[in-house]
Amino acid sequence: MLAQSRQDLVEQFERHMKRAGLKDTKQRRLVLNVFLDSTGHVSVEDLQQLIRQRQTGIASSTVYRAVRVFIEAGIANELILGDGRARYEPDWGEHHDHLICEDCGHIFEFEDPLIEAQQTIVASQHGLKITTHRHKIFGQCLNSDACPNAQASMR
Amino acid sequence: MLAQSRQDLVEQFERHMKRAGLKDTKQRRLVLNVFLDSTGHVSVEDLQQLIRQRQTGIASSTVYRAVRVFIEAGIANELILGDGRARYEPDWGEHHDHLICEDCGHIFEFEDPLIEAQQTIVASQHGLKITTHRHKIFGQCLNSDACPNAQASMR
DNA sequence: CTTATTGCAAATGCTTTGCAAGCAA
DNA sequence: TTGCTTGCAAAGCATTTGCAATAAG
Repeated sequence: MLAQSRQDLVEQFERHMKRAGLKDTKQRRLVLNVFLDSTGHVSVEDLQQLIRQRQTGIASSTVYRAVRVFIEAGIANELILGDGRARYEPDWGEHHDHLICEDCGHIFEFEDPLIEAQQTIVASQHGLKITTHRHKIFGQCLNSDACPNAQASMR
Repeated sequence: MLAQSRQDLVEQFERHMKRAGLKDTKQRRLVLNVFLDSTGHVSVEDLQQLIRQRQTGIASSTVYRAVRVFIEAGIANELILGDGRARYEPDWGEHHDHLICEDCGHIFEFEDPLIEAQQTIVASQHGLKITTHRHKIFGQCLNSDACPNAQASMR
């Protein structure tokens, strides 16, 4: 899939809204904007925080519902990192997996063609056709300067 | 790490108990037995079910606590598959990742040396030293005979 | 006898849902 | 006007925790 521009994702969202008979509301647009402006890996709480910074407020149930719509529209991916809360990232089309420092919690993104290709082979050996995958590598930053080696470890 | 026998894991568990000053109770042993006899990928609810089949009952809080001890003892791994409940598998030493059919929920295990090696390379490119990883591939069984193509889809 | 453990119920924390009032089309 | 949305509070779920009774060492 080609890389998507912000414009593309907005249009994809609008198309989905029309197709599904959903309505274009102030709240959904606001959540969409802060989401697309975000760095990715945001939780619902993060989104609410970002919305508050814009001098407004939206009920968390509304944010949860908005995020579900984004996923159904195919413009967002849900990440289950194992710390009990889901994170979301805009789906820019380029696939990437995650490399997570257990000490500082920093999330690096990566995409490795060799791994991607090998996955397809492994799946076909088991008679499966891949729809998606989640690949998380946990480790520790070797450079302890950049990494405040003190924080609570994740999973 | 070498592959472990059941005996090895039991001994590792006993060593951990002694080291940590924990007590050897009927309940913990029972959970350990059904866990090691299981096929892996069991939830706490599954474990309780298996225990009920042996004409006994254990409070779920006890099962949760037992499983934590197994993890601390290094004889169990926790799997977060994204369906809202954690699964556990005995750590037999051989690492394996998971290939999940979204239609029937069947979990295949795999281990691919090429992928494993490549992960190490990717991590070092980002300045991380790997401690562990989780790799899940989602797809659909091509063989729809073996796969009751009707069940609720996971993530 | 001392300390960990169990079972139960209550508490958590994230996420979902029911519902009445409010808006988009 | 019609019916999707919102916000709030209540409900749901898996998991954790406080506590008194109990069992292991």
